[in-house]
Amino acid sequence: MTQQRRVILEELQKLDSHPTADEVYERARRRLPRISLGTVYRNLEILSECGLIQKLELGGTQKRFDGRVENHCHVRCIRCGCISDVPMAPLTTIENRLRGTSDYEIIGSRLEFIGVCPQCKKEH
Amino acid sequence: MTQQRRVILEELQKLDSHPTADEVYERARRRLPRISLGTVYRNLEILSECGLIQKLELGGTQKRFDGRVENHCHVRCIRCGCISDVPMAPLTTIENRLRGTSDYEIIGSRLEFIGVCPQCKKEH
DNA sequence: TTCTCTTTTGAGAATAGTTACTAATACGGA
DNA sequence: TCCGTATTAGTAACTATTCTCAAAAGAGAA
Repeated sequence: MTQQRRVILEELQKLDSHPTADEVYERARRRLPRISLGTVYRNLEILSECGLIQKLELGGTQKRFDGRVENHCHVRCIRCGCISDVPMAPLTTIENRLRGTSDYEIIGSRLEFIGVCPQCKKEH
Repeated sequence: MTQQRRVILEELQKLDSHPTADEVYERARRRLPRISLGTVYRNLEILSECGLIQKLELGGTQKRFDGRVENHCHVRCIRCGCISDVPMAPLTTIENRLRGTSDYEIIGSRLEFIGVCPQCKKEH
């Protein structure tokens, strides 16, 4: 656990905004001005493999990262692209239903809602 | 509706394999050897705006395209990356439940299952 | 058909996000 | 402390996609 890795983890856990890799990079740079973007990518990958953070491969062009690891869903704003958590029971019911009818071995699911966030609704 | 656009649409509707843009390009090239990759991307974009095809922005690095436009979900194989359809009622119930509790204006949802396809299971 | 205007094309350059490479540095255990 | 491994910063390379632009193809009017 290097200094860089610790800072990346801490900054991510501090936020609930599901930042992209370069947003994490900007924040980490305030504390470690010489950190490189490659280090941020590498450590985000390692931390998500260890299960300390979550890598979100949802719609949009960039990956996002989440300091919360419990199973939960997200809403993406179609206008500004921001992402929020949705407090909701996991989809185990649906997954189990699928297990009965599909030839696939079902491991999990990924559910994302699309909408307009309160801020963008206001500005309409 | 140019020759190129028609061929791209036909090839996509012929398949149920949710091809990536370069897979569509390969197929279109068999019928129009001089077609360019840019043309394929441009037309896939236009066709999905018209609602003639569906653009899938699911997990993974590449976008995929679907000749079926009805609302349905997908399973992605975690090993080989292939994608299949899941016959399943749309998530309107869940979406409506969320409409009551979220500040977002909910427009839709995107549900993807993760699993292992029959082929990969066999090869284990 | 022919003329004109708009759209689309092919080819290649440009871009964005991410990953890989490498020499130098930091870390951790004996 | 020394030594071997892991990690770093910096940069180059890569991949998927989008953009640019001159040339070609359509589409509609005469």
